[in-house]
Amino acid sequence: MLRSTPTLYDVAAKSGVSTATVSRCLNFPDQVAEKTRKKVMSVVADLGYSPNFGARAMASKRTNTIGAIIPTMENAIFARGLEAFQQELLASGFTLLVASTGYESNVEEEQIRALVARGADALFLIGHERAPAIYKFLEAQDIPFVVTWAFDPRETRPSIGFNNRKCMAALARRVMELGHRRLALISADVTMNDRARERLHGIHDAMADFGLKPGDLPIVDTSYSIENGATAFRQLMQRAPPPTAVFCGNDVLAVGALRAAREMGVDVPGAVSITGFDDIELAQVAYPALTTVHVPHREMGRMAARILIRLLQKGTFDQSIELKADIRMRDSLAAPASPTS
Amino acid sequence: MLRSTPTLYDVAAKSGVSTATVSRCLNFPDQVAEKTRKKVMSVVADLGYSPNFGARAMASKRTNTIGAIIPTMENAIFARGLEAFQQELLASGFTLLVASTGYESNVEEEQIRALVARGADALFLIGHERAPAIYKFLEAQDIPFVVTWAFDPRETRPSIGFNNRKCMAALARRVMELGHRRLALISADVTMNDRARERLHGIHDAMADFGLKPGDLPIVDTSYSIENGATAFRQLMQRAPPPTAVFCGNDVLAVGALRAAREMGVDVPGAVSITGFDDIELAQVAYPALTTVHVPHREMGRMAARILIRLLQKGTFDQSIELKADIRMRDSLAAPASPTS
DNA sequence: ATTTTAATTGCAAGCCTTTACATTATGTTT
DNA sequence: AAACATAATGTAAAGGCTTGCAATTAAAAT
Repeated sequence: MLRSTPTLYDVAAKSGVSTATVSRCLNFPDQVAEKTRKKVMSVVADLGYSPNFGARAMASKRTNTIGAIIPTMENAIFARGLEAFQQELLASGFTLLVASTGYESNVEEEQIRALVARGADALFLIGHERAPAIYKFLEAQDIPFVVTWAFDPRETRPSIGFNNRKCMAALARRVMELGHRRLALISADVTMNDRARERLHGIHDAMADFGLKPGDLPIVDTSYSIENGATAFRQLMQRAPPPTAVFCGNDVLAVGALRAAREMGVDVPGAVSITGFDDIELAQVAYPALTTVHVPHREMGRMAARILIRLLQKGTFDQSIELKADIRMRDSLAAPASPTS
Repeated sequence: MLRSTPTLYDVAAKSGVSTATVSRCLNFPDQVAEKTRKKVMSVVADLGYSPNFGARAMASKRTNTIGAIIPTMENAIFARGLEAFQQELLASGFTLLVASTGYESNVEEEQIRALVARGADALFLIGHERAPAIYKFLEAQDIPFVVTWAFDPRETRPSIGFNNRKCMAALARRVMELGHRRLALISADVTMNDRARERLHGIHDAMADFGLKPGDLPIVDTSYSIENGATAFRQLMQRAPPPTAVFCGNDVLAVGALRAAREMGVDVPGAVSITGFDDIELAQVAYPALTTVHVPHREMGRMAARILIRLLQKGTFDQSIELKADIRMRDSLAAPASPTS
């Protein structure tokens, strides 16, 4: 015979105080005399009381829940960023709601609405680019958010991230300084993906410095997976002449490219150099170890949490923060066998 | 001048119907005449209305939110299981709350209580072992849950997973069939971690078949990280004589062991074989590719979602489900150079 | 001992939806 | 055209907690 779950009234009755006092014991323990508090808390434990979330949310107008919408947890870079984010939230008493989009912008829109409807007090988003209607919706609902994974000086909304364009440009310059001129890129579709697009622009920027034109960069568009990275690499290597350096939009693609190279008997970095982006564990463990751009996922997650908490508590944020994402030189990048132009 | 976010009353007033009708438009559209529905929906869009979650939760007594408590998202195996879980939830209109524990059982307890307090209708848990008080709490709160990552015929609670003991025993038998007798294990602390403990028991089971005693298996306890795997491996290889096969509690440790072996100039699998558990991407990408046990994370996540949804909707579950976790033979395991006893 | 100040506690309104039940409109059958 | 069945809509209560304000009690000051 299961009697219904205990309420604040049950606790109040059993401990001989008012519901207000019980509520304060739970939310502002130092406003209650120690003796009272102890009594109440023991009753709470005794009854196995847990506050009713709906009632609490309704009365206090917040849920202490923050939503994160990411492309996928299958890519460790997001999973790890999220882990850091949630740990920081935990420390401040917030809980994390998670949704993933599979890199689909319409799914992202659904998920944003879903998390808001689910009571998210604030939102963690990845990248700036999304339909204006979504930003309007967030404003109408008065939901603070922070954009991560991208720092773009042209954007004004609260964000924390690194400059995708600048970082990729820096990497591309290193590649060209080593003598590479026949370049290629394996990238995700850049439509509705500002990170991928900025990375592409970064390569173009660097190419311009070396007298190359955007058209000199063959590109294979594909979605992020090891398998697709391998396929795309094979495709690129069939060109005549083949590229001497292949940029990859992220480490997952790059690891696929590495695998394909091994399978094809193409020496890396002897015959072709390969670079990634993210610096997940895969990059260090891959053979040869992958030259890539290290994304400061942990700090990004942590600071994103702080920004949101501040936004919720004070209603202000100082300014968008740019983090450094530095290049990790490893074994998959070296000078081409015989410099070509 | 920000007027407060619109409520059901605003929508009702503006569309000239009662709140009940608006509510039905949102929740049971086919109970409302098409004309009315269209009118109401346009007002909803117009006002940017989104139902207040707390009020909804309170009135309907559910949140359509399911909580998952995992050790860490930094290990891809959990992140991926979670991704599958959340996708399945999404398809049924549920949202995912996530908390991680860092493998700390007291943190896990906190997180379980926190997610329940945050309105989780049901819970996704990993492993059976936790303080009895927690199970009592869940019962008192009438929160259904499913235990994943472990199938143990002795346990009666709803669960979906694989038999950690049996799987590890199978792997250990393969290792011994190849001739290995000097074994060692790098494992997480088995206290409050039934998966790790069962895996250890599995090795013991297999050893018994080959006339070895538990004492014949040196163990290094360490927490899961590549770095720790490397350190533990170095420690084990200092024994005289060194082991010819090193089991690792998961792939992350195993990859660390592989790295240490390479750094020490120890040939794998020539001088020593190394095995993992989980079969995350790391295992395939590592060099040499890692022999490991493939954990059916995707199916586990998906089915866990189905079990919970059914538990919520019908209040019943058929029976715990055992999934297969098969061995993936790759390059890090081979017969020892000269069979030893 | 009396007054003043501060710390505790209690009262009760209000938060916004859902939903059982009642009512009205619409359609069908005879 | 009346009687009945069904669909659509409205009414209003309930749900459990927080919090501004008021009342009470304890501590400090005189």
